[in-house]
Amino acid sequence: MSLLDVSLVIDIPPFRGIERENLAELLSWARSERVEKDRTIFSQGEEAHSFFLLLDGHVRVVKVTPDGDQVIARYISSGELFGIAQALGLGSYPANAVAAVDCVVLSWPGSLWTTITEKYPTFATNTYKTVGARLQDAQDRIVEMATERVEQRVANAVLKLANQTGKKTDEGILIDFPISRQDISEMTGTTLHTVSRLLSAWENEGLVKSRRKKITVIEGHKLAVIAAGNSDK
Amino acid sequence: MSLLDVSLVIDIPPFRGIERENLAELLSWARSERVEKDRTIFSQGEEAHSFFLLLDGHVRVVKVTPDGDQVIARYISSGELFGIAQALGLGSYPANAVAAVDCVVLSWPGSLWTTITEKYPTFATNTYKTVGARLQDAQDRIVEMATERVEQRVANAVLKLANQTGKKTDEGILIDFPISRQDISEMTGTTLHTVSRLLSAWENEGLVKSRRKKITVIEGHKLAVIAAGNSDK
DNA sequence: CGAAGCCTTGATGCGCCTCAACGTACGTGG
DNA sequence: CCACGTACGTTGAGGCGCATCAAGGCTTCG
Repeated sequence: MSLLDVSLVIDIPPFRGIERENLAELLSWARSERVEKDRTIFSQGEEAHSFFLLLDGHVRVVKVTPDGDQVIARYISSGELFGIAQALGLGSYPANAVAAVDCVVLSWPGSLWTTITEKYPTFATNTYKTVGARLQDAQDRIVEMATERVEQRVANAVLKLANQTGKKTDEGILIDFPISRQDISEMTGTTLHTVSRLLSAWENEGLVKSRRKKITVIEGHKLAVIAAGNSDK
Repeated sequence: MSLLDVSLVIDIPPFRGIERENLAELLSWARSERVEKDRTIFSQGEEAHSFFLLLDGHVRVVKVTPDGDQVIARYISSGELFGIAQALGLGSYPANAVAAVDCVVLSWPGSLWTTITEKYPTFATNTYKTVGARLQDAQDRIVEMATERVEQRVANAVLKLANQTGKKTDEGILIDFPISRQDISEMTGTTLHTVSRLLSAWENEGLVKSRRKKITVIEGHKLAVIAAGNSDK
């Protein structure tokens, strides 16, 4: 654990609006940790001992079914809270969190949750907005799964990733962490085969460019047309 | 608007733990309203002027897609809060709310949200637990849609409805509000045709009994087996 | 008593999963 | 640094689950 400087977090959404000296106090309670790629940060079902802030990197949140199927609930980008079981009144984590790349993570003991939210209502408000946004997001995904075809859902997923974490390159927008066909299939409820076929087709049409675990979006608006379902019919 | 007695709400989860006199104050701010069956309580996209508590009845929360498809997000039972856009930091309702039967609804102006949550932290805590539970629920549904077949999802939906709102009769557990094949298809992402076929098949095997807009679960455990995916293979 | 809404049941087709096989990039140890 | 093993990706063939299309029967209510 290293020394933490307030400047690290002062511009991060969940902490916006909190006084400098209070931030210092908050940070003094936190533990900072480097997590290397593919390491598990917490596991589904495990007692929720801590909650987390991602300082740097990307984290994959994955649900596992009794018979071993995996579903990716979301990707966490730097600056986001995660593993906030306490905010939801849960005693254990509802999913696995895995580092998609090398990460830097802050963590607080779960027992501090009420202390912190009571002392810093701004933090509480910010957090509940996050939870609200995620609920929204989940509902939208349900609608998507219920009404759209695989092609649209995959297009949508790729677009969202590009918008959320995209890095502009000279070719287009690159999703800046390693992501496999399988990962995308687990985000969209399909198989890696179907994703592979779609990406191949899109690459032929010049909409995307992809290499192993890398995807670059070239013609975002055309992808958006597919996502909206106006592919042809 | 009628006079409201504290005894009406004192045992309702969101208000549990609040003093009698405080409850009286809360109620004095609320408006009570009868809503007849099929009436819309609020609409998707509409500015979130109020939040609601269902005192009696059942409310259907429905999302509508741009091209007119409907997806049922959830059914609200009496004693539950709904339309709490404020808690999620939303300016407008994300779905339609429709009375599934004649209902009694309390409503508070959205502008009171912060006042109330600040003055009654118990209420805030209870509410955020509700939101947390709904997020959980939504995530589970995503996993379900991604990994299970239609038959399992429909079995699951019927079971959940029976557990949530079931009334014991001499034949079995009756879902105690009118629900059509179409409704169930909109909960599970399928078509009314498929739901009809499934219910017919189950009725032949004695698992359920159904009439127009009525469903009685007879052999719940057998339905649970189907929901778990061990129908045969 | 008629019309509208709900339900049932068959026939048909297609989207996508499944199974299978092979190609290709990566990283690890000899 | 090259060779090999492993993980990832591609592509084809086949089949099944479920949507779609179609038509008719049954309740409920005005």
